[in-house]
Amino acid sequence: MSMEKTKIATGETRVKGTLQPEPPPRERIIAAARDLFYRHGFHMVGVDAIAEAAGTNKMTLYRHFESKDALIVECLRGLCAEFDTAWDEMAAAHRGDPKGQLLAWLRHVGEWKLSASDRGCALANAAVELSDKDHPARRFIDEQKTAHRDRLVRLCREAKLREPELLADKVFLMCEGARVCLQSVGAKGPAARLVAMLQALVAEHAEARPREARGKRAPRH
Amino acid sequence: MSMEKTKIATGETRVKGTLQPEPPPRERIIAAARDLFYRHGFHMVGVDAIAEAAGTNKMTLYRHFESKDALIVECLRGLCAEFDTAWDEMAAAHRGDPKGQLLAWLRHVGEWKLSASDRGCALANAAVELSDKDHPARRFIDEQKTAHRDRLVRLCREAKLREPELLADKVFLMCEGARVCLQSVGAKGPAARLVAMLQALVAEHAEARPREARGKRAPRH
DNA sequence: GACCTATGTTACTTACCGGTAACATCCAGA
DNA sequence: TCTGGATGTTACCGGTAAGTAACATAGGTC
Repeated sequence: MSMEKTKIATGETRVKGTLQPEPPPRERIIAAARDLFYRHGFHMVGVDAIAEAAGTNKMTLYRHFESKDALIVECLRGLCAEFDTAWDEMAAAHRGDPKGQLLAWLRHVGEWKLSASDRGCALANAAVELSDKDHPARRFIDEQKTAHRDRLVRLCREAKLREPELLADKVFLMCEGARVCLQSVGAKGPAARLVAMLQALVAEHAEARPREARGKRAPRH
Repeated sequence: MSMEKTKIATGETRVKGTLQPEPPPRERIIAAARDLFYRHGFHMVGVDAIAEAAGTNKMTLYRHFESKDALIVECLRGLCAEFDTAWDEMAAAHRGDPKGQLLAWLRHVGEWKLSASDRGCALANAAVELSDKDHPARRFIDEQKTAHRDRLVRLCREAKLREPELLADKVFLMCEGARVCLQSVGAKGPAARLVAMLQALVAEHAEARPREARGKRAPRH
């Protein structure tokens, strides 16, 4: 709308004077759908709106995707692919240093998509909005979230931290919670100090604390 | 459907032989709507379905509620009223013992609505599903969640715990996260040990730990 | 019995949306 | 230049859902 975009010929667009190749319709559709779905939810976005935002029409959309649901799944798939890529890059940057890798990751997820305009975790939102447990997207969401958690557990274990599963679960819960809070209590709420909380958690689980009664603990002073 | 319910006269229903007064249509509608909305989401439930589940029809529904959106708000309002009532009862049961009150509350929220069939926090879900920030329900949701958090902070402070705001935020995030996780990684996931985590959090903040560098901390042993 | 109010019943309007059909167009490659 | 595959255009179908109108019914009150 605001950015002036002149269609020159198929496959190219002139944006502010520079000539740049335009991705094929399929990719444009996914990009547009991801943006619209994330901002407004699946139910509020019609296929017509997606097609228009992608600079194409409903017919080509249906030539590339069997149905709206199939498009939804494809959007989530692309999202997770990017997420995994980011994780892999983080791992490559801290090869041989699992704890550094973990901290880098926490810093990443602790700051990612936490501004006021964001709408939280796209996957979690999708699970809420697609209430039917048999929806094709639900299986995918469950797999991804579980894989995410497993990866976190593995990392905590490699970092030789105490009670890796418990730590990973704490981290997981806080991250999920932070993204949910965004939409109800705002970005300045509990989510603001997320990174610090996560780092403190890791620090606590780095202490070599001998086995003790769980849940109730005598003050140590 | 399964329970045989015989309509006798207005205001009464015979259920398995016992005669019991029937609540007025308005309350029945709210009850039915709350159940259906929670299980399937706002978009998936039509007003006809609500009216039928309430044992009435669409017209009476619209005689009591201006619109579907108004009904949604009323449902959330009733929900929060019950929630506050539970909190007040908890406070009354532990009068003069803020820490006991806090622990009781944590035990309550840590076990409430966390079974596999549940769909998480109705308020948070509503915020996700009603993506329009101008929706009449959104203001209400934000108020309630903020009030909830404030009450938690106050309780932590009265319990004389260290860094009450930080503790309350941690608790808040974990509770929110647990309910969200339900829908993606299941009830046997990170949410399973929520109560223990919350209790451990309180125990940590009960330790009289002098001011120290935050985030990075030397092992203590 | 007359009356009033709350409720039930039916049918309807309006609108949106997912999905499809038929045809026009355009571009690449031979 | 011809041709074929991908894309654009238009119109349409069928279903669903929010909300309304008009009328029928029943119960309580005087």
